[in-house]
Amino acid sequence: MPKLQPSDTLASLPGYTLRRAANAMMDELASRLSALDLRVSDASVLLLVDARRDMTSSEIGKVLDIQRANMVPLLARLEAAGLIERKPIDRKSQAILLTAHGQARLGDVKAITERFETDLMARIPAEHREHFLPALQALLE
Amino acid sequence: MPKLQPSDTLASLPGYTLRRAANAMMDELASRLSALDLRVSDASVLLLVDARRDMTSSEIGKVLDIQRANMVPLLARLEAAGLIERKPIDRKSQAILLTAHGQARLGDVKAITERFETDLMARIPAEHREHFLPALQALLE
DNA sequence: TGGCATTGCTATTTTGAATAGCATTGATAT
DNA sequence: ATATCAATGCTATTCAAAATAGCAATGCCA
Repeated sequence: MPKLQPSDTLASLPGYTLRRAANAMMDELASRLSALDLRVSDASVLLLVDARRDMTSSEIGKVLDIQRANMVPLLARLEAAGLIERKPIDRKSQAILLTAHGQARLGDVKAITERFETDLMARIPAEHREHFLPALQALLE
Repeated sequence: MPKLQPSDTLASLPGYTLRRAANAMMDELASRLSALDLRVSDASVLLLVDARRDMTSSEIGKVLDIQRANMVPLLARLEAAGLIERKPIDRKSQAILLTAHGQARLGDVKAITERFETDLMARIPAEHREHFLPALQALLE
């Protein structure tokens, strides 16, 4: 269903529009990932664990801005689904690794996220498109 | 404190970066508005009620994407703080109006949000700046 | 070796948002 | 005008994501 347009006053505020756009996009991504029974944070972990091998739970949390305590149920879910496994690094830390099943599932995740990113960018008029990511990155510095 | 940079893989995803940037900016705005003891949603309502007079609770909710049920505590807070009042339109609906106190507080809100929006845009390199809002708006259509 | 920080975790709380239901009232169509 | 349907403003409850506090064990460093 088409979303109601906010009043012009608010629509002209970059901060407000930024939030709304992010919410809309995340809802869309969540909906697409639900086909894999994964949440956005689940998919983020899979992508990250694949890209940076041997990360610990704490490290993943720092990168994704998820607190240690909240990583526990998240990783427990992924482990219960057979997507990740833990390998002791020393007696304190453990690396999070993708299982074979997790790697297969990661393929699906990549397909969905790549398609999602492509669709997202396609919605932006061509003349603004290349400026979008650099602008966002600048906000995160 | 400086945020940890996400892995390059994730930082190059517009969708992911969009979410992070929005979260970071909303945290910043929330922090600034806390000086007025207001939340972001509170401030949004005040700005909207001022811009479009005589809106009902339902209408405000539709514009701001807040469900009717969740408008109740929000408006109750603003009413308890003496910022808004309700004026019956008919026996079913009521308009939400700013009180004198609410109008005064709105001045502070506007000062903070304008400053915030200015600061936000200033963080974006000049060559990307003018493309930012149109890109976001395109995502909301 | 002593002190300090980190890890992974439990347990609990807080918060925002979602869902369901309800009585009343307004709008619509015949 | 009247029966039907939709909207309004609510209550009450649930749900999920995040935040907070605390803890035992371990690694790190002076």
